[in-house]
Amino acid sequence: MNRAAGDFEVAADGGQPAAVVPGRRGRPRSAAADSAIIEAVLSLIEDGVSIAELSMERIAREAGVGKATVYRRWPGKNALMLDVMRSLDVPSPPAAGLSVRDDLVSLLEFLRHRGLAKRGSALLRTVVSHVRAQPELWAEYHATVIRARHEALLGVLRRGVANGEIRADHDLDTLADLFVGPMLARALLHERTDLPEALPADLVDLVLEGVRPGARPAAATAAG
Amino acid sequence: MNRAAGDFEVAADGGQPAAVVPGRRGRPRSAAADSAIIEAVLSLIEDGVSIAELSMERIAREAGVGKATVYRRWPGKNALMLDVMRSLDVPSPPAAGLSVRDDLVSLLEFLRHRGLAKRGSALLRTVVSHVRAQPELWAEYHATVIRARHEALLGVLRRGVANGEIRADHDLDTLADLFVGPMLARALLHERTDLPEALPADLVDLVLEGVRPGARPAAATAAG
DNA sequence: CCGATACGGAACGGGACCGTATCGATGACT
DNA sequence: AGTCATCGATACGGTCCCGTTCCGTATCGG
Repeated sequence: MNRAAGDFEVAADGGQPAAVVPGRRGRPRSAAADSAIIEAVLSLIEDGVSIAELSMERIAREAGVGKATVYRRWPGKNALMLDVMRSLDVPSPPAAGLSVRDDLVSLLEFLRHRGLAKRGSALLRTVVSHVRAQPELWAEYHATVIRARHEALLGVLRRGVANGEIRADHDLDTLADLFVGPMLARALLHERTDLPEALPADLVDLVLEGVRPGARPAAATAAG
Repeated sequence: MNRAAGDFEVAADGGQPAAVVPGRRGRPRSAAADSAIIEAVLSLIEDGVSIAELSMERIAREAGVGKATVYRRWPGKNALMLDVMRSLDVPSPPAAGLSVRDDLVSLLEFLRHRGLAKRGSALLRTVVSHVRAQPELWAEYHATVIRARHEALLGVLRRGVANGEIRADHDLDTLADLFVGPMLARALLHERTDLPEALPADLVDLVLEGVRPGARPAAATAAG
């Protein structure tokens, strides 16, 4: 019964498994152990360890924790990985600023650091490779990380359409991919996986050029 | 000595390890076993098995081959995986056609089928997740698969710049990512990973709108 | 035919990991 | 003070895999 109660607390708490239940007897679970375990998984993934190579023993070792302490919280690796995904709160969506153009730039700049930098990139790579084998893991990552960013981007694009800065004759999801995709391609497909500082602004200006209803750039005025 | 000679043939032959050497005594190696092993690896990867989960025993089992037959050809899993990457010949870059626009569409259409469809997508996901852990594997995949496609795309873009269909004020590598990236984003980031049939044409038209020097689309003629 | 090398299959000792159990110590409740 | 679930650590039997070695058979060159 204790096991079952504990496991349900995992789901109910939404990521931090060791909630202190008021009526609970005995020594309470260590919150430090929780975060050490989650952090150990993230750290190992960041170092390029694939999920298949992530053993419970190795996770416990990395976390400086007994194996039983891990199994007391999660019934197995799958459940642990799901909670790791749930722990990936997007820190803060960049606030709505001045122009749609500037908001897009700051959104992509946010993606450049937090989304496709070291840890974010390793996570994305690792999770993306397990789409077929562990669909639930992918679903959780998508719901926690990808969806929020996509929605934020869509919001800015909708504002652009309403403002008249963006033409309304394109599917907004496709348009969103037009901004995110090149960042992704650069982070995953090229040999150097770091993203240049100027990339977000360049990308936004380049794409907006094609979708805004306004004037042509100076370089093209002579052409006919 | 036989072992060493055999291993060098692997490298010299460029992917098919069991070359029949004229002066060789005894029963020659089975070419069928070679392809069965390579095919087994690709098939397993296609089913979502990560490289870490790919054991030599499982590969031999899937190929219907004794384990010794695998070890006779490759010294270990790493070497085998490298040859698997080398076996991934890009079947045929789409021929240069009429307009730059049409060539871009057929190039992306090619990518849609062969590059990001079932097998290609699984391979990309799997290899991309091992960038940190096995850089040589990534380098080989990049050299065999990605580079050829990127060069083909760059060639078309250069032709577009020469023709005047594409303005010359943008980095061509960035421009290439502008075409490939959205395909990649759609294949990797969305929940449905299949690519719509109309995506290549839509994408090319959308991007070209922003980078061609010519007239504006009809919707924008009235604007300032 | 004969020597040599290949084949699929089975077995080997060694190692890593699984999930569980047990240990003495720890610490927050009653 | 007493109770009791937790802690890190260690050990267990079981499973899978590694890389090698042997088997009996098949298939080449000489």
